[in-house]
Amino acid sequence: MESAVVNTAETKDRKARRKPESLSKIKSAARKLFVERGYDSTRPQDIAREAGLGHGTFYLHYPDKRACFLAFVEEARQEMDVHLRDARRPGQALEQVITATLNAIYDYCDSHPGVLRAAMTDAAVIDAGGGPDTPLMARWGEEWSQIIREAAAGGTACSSYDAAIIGQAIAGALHQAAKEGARGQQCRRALADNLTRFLVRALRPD
Amino acid sequence: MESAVVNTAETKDRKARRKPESLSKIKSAARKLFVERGYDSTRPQDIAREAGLGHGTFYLHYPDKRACFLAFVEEARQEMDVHLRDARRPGQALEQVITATLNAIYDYCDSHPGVLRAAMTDAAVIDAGGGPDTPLMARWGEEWSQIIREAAAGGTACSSYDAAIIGQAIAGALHQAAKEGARGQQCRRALADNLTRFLVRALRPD
Amino acid sequence: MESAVVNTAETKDRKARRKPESLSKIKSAARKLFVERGYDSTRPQDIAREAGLGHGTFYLHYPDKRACFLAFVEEARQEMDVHLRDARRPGQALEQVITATLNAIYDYCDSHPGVLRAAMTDAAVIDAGGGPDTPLMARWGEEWSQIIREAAAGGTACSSYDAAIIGQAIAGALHQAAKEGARGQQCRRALADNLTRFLVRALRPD
Amino acid sequence: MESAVVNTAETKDRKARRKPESLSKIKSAARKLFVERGYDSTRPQDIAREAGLGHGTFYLHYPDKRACFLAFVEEARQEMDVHLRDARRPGQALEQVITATLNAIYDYCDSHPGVLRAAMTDAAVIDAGGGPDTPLMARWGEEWSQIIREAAAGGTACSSYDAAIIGQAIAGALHQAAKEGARGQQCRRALADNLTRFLVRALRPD
DNA sequence: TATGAATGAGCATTCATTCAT
DNA sequence: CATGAATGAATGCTCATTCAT
Repeated sequence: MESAVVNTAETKDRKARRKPESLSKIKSAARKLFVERGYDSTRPQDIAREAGLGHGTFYLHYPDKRACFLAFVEEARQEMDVHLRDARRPGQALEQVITATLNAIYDYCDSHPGVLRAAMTDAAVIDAGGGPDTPLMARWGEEWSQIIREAAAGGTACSSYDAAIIGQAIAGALHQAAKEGARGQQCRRALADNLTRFLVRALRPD
Repeated sequence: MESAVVNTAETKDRKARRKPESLSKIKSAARKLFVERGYDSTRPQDIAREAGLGHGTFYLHYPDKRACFLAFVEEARQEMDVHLRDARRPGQALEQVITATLNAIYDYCDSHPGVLRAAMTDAAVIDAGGGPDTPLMARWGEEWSQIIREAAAGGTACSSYDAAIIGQAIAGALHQAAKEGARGQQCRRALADNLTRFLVRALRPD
Repeated sequence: MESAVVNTAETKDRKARRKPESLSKIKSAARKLFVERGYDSTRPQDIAREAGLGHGTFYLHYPDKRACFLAFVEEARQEMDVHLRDARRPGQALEQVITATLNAIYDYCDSHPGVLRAAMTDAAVIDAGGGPDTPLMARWGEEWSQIIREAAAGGTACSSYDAAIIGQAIAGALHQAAKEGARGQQCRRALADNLTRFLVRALRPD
Repeated sequence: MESAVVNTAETKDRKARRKPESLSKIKSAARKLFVERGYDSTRPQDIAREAGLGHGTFYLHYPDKRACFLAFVEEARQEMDVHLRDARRPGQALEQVITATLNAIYDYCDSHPGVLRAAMTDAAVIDAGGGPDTPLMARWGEEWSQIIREAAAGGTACSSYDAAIIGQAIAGALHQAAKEGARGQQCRRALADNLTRFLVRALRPD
């Protein structure tokens, strides 16, 4: 009797969850392969196979390869967002915001190796005619713009900059330094330390 | 008999001239198409046709498409190099170096629209498994590193930075700011002005 | 408890009724879609969805897509048959039979737009290797053969024709004239009038 | 010496003909397969293989499968046209025109079995969204319209018909009679004889 | 009886590269 | 040195059908 109830419950659960189950398999398989091989070298078929599913199942969840990649990027962006929000405390001075942010970024990179690299694949690689959304870099540039605007308003950052420009510049600086720092096996501490000082000086109020 | 002689003479002449001739046709056709359509959408066949030559001729000059693109990138890099060298004067203070460099870059972009964008195509797009050479961005990062090292040695830049890191950061900052600046139709003057001040402050000796 | 009883009652009721219910839903959904989109562009899934049922339900009623289409065709044929029977009166002279038949056909086309067109889809489209039943056109050809035979026997039609051949010819003539008449926006009256005179003359006894 | 000359000649010839050579291989392979298997069951790959060529070669000659089929249809139409023109003599009376035409059609069907059947594949099978040209049947209907108009003008056919309608009807009649005649193994003579009489009577001037 | 997630064979098409001339 | 016809591996995607629930 009880088992019947349990069974029913299980059944309902399964019914409700079955789709999401295969979706999440596809999702993580896609993430794994996009990270390991990149967008171009990952076929929908590979993703499905990696997930232990048939080819067609992929198209049950995404209309095409591009949509799957975009979903992966969005997921990474949101994870990163949460990570950053957790790292920042309201009322922090600019220097602390910068330190906290850089540390959060490098933490994320350490714990999710390759994910950001993959997620930042140039839009040109993905699009086949369609218009893309704002790339990850540009979004982060805008977030920095916002930080600068607020700091400038609060008097903790130089207010004579065009925040839109400098925000993008900062995003670019962090990205490229990390990218080539990774190449040169520069240790993460040096990276965080140098960039923090660099930005703090550059943004310090007059 | 006579025809044989003529033929030989012609042949020699042609041999001496034709290869370079057709090479340069291929080169500029490739440049044009890579800039207009990007790497992926440009087929060797298109390049040859644009050059007014047969498809096979392409492979007389380049072992494959990738090599052709890399040659295009290298050419752009060298042009840019010359441009930068012309802009800088020995003995300039760091601020002047920065101003001169930024102006040179934006000049180049104005006079060669699209070339840098195309040349900086992500390595992931080009490689199909093989390892690439140092990307353009990394090289420019290194050049900035060198500038910083020299300025630090001369006492016109803060010497407590790791030049390797900061050099890359600067290259990244310029690139991303220009890329998104272009999106936002930001005028080039504001770009150059903001970035110059940003870098000057960040690098100013203690 | 009560609910159980109700449930059971409902279930029985449903059991008895549901199959026909869902079958007729499938039937009319199929008809709608075959008419609107044609055979190739209609998926069993679309039919089930249009019927407000699950995909699998389709296969509860038809072994495959082909069978479903064939059933649609058969239904149309029978409707048409009834329509024709209603139009004809025993003892009519050939001319009257022809007039009545043509009018009945055009009536049906007007009141069921697209149905005949869809139902007459070439056998080649439907079969994937298997052998089809007699196509609609051939059946109608045979019916005309019969009409001719009877008229010839009754002395109201020329008896020197091979009825099998001429029957098919008539069916073909009506079909093609209607098809292209539709293209040219020819009005139905002209069509009926011309074809009636044409057939009457052709079949008139010597 | 001589061989050299011959060689050169051959070489030129080959160069000039190589493309057309593979084109004609593709053409006849396509014709063979379209006739044997129909449009849907014939893959570009099969055509190329049948022609003894690589898959890609197909796309050197036709932009897609549809274009290849349309070319096949057009070729058949032109062959038939020539056949009909050869059969008709200027100044023939309507009855003779009809007899000659029917004989020409059945001749063609005998000597090119299956070709017309394949070529008349319904437009719905071929199109995938694009607009087709006038189908074969409609064209032949128009030709019959013309014949009728001329005969009516010359007083050898009833002039009270709408030639556009009756032309299509005749084309349909011939098609369907032949199609089902073929099924029933009706001998061609009976077909031609019955249809000729049928048409002659129907068209005879008042 | 009803469901709908899962399947995977099958298809049209592309394009970097080769090689006979 | 130059050609361009030929190649075929590779890809993204569809859809009729099955089957566990």
